[in-house]
Amino acid sequence: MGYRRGQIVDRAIDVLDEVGLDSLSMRKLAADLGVQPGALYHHFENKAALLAAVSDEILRRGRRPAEIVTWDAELHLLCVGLRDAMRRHRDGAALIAQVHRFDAEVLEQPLRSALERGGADEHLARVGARTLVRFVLAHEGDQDDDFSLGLALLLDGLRHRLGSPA
Amino acid sequence: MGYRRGQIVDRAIDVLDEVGLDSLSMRKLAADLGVQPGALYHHFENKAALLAAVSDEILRRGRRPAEIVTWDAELHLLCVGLRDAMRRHRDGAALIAQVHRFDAEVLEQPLRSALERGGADEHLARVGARTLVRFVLAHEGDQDDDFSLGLALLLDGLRHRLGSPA
DNA sequence: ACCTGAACACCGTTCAAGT
DNA sequence: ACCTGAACACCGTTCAAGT
Repeated sequence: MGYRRGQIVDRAIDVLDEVGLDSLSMRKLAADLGVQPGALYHHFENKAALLAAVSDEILRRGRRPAEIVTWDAELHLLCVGLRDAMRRHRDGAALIAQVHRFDAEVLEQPLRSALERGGADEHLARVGARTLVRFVLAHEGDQDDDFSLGLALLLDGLRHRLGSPA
Repeated sequence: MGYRRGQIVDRAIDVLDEVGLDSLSMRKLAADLGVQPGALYHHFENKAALLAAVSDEILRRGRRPAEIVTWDAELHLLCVGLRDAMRRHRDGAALIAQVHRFDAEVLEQPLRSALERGGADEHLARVGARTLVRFVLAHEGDQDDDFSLGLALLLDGLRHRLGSPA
């Protein structure tokens, strides 16, 4: 069980881009693959698992090498990187938000590290990371300058707490 | 057309609390009302319109009289009020977020007024209001102290921009 | 390991027709 | 004004059986 998984995920991403998240059904995907709906359940336990794999792949494709910068510049890079990754596909933000609705650990962890490097205690690092991730997920549709200002607002708040120069 | 609308919305809220947003279907609601599914379409154009009416009613029930306070205290009150309203019902935040996904004007307007009273220009008021609303919607499940810290972060950022005492 | 065929238990929505 | 009855075009999921 497994070598077709990758192909199915790739195709699911294509279908997503064509029809959007609401119309990405197991049946439509199966038809697109030239296969019966039930066949997909040989590779994924259910639709949620399939969507989780799609989300992973979208994030993996968007991953870029770490750079050596200050903690707040790193936060900025991580947020912009996440925004870019999800904007590469139709309904990308909605999909990623849905998949990570009850556990965004994977998304938050890199941000938390950067915050701790900046001197944040455990609580501030956790809340700061979560707030930033949700900010990015929620502002998919915004103009770039709206996004920038909102992000700057949050980073100002964090710098203020961490006693950095404004 | 109309006098039953209110009763249908009230019942929909009860069903929401019982079964959650994912299981709140037109068919289940109709069954609960002792009516055929098609009958609901005499009162609402579609499911989205029904959910919008449910969201409105939840927000209406949560509305509290305005108090005379500083602009940042008002922002705090508005955010906490929104949080409380949506937490009174199962999946309240998910419902309100879904309904206002492409137009959160109603939710943002009071916050924008408060920000403008605090001296924000049009851009900052718009982005600040939007960021705060989405923050509240995204943090339904959080502990109160996580919510408080995240909100404080944002308010710090806004005070910083508006030159208030930290 | 992978897929078919066929079913089960659901959806949202429409619409002629009834009261 | 409000509702029924019945249909249409979909869903996700399961599972014996085939290769």
